[in-house]
Amino acid sequence: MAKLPISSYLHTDVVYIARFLLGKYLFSNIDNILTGGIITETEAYKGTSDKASHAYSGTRTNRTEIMYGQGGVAYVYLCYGIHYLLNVVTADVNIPHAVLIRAIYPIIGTNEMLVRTGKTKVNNNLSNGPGKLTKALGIDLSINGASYQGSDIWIEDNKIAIKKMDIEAGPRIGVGYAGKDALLPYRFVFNYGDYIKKTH
DNA sequence: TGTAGGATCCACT
DNA sequence: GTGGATCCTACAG
Repeated sequence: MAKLPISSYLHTDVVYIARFLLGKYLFSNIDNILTGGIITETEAYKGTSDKASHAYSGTRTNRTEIMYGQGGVAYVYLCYGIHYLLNVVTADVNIPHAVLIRAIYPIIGTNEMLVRTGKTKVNNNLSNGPGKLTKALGIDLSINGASYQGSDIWIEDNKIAIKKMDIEAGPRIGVGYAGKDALLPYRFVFNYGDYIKKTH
């Protein structure tokens, strides 16, 4: 496998990238420990025009500044004062689109993931939420701004050929405050369990 | 400087 | 299925 090239992140259609990232391998190498898994859930946040986005209406703050840079870097922020959430910044400079990685299926370094999360079993429950997956992968604010071409965090391509029918689209989670934008079908789920059943 | 509210998770019923 | 934990961020004054 090979790291996704920077060009993969510069597409201007953030919804396209959100679907594209499903089934790819997300890796982190934190404290010299390799952990990773298959991306199974993403959400698209469409820059300045999307009420659910932190960059809605072009607001620039210290927190969101990274979203306005070039795509291919990580945007990590603290939610509810408790959970770190991991995003992929996409598109070119001044277009603050981002994809929230909501879930992965754990594959590599699962023992370390159990230690980090305090869980005892490796299953889909280990990293099936945006706060849980950052904890399992050891991601915190020190990763904010890191390049996906670097050695801390990256995404690799693979041989998984996902068909349209393997992807479920629906409204995003926890964005009820966003008015009609809360209804946009910008959440994408790749049902990895069903995929395995069908191909084996 | 104060305060309202949030891109969540877990324990408990 | 429901509610509390918990604290940072953004914005108003």
